[in-house]
Amino acid sequence: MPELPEVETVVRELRADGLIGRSITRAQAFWKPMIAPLTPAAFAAQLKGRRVQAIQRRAKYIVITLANGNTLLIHLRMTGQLNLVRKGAPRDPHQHIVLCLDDGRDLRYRDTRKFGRWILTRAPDTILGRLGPEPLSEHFDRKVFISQLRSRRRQLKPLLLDQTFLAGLGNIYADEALWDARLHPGRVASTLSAMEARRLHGAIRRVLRRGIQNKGTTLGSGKSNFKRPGGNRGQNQAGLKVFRRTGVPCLRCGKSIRRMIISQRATHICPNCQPA
DNA sequence: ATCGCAGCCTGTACGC
DNA sequence: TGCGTACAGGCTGCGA
Repeated sequence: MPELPEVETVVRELRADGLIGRSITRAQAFWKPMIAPLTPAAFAAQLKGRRVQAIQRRAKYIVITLANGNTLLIHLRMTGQLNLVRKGAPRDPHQHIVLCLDDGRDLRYRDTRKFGRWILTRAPDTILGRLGPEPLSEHFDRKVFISQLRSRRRQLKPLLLDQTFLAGLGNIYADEALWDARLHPGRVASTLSAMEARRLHGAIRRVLRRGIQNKGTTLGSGKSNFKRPGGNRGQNQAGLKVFRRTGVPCLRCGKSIRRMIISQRATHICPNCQPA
């Protein structure tokens, strides 16, 4: 569920809500695999008394720098959410981690499917360094991207979802970017013309920027869907052009949007705008 | 290098 | 209403 725009939205809201500078007065973890290899006792001991120095995003990780030199990497995977609530609020059964803050609030981690991970480490680059470039960074060079793209013999869809190739795209924004660039997701990257690769570079940045502007995508109304820390929904679903719009006329040409499976993932295209 | 599959979990949507 | 099945926005580890 959360991709780059959703994670960026969470990070911005946590900052805006004054999480930086707060100290953790108590930490509890109720689902062990989520914090492994730490035990809940070690997790609690390491976090207690620590002050939050910075909150950033790298790829789909929330990166929380603590004042003692430790870094907390939080990955939301499919259904993870961070909830900022008052300390006394009853604990939702899906809230598996609770950080009590020194201002009377709790930062809680809610995750129905329990796929998310919290990693406490002194060497975050061991993990973050393996990730591909940030598509919205000023260092995301168009020429470099074009040549890397055209050097690969994979289909575009799985390549764009590969976090070591490019950081932050997930199933929604990959489909949206490919529609925007008018490229079929099954195209082999090395067959792209320079012009097509250039279109994709622009499209990726465009759909991600729009996603952030709209504060993320919240599909449907289930409690597992993306929520901002304050509990609000994202608004980007209204701006989606193909994702889960099977059978709806293409906004560019009017042809019916089709759903297919590419590398085991639901994939949505306009068969007219995105020829094989 | 690349592909396909199972596994990690729970909730929801849909057909009968 | 109840039951069974398929599917879900991510990622990892394995064998081929």
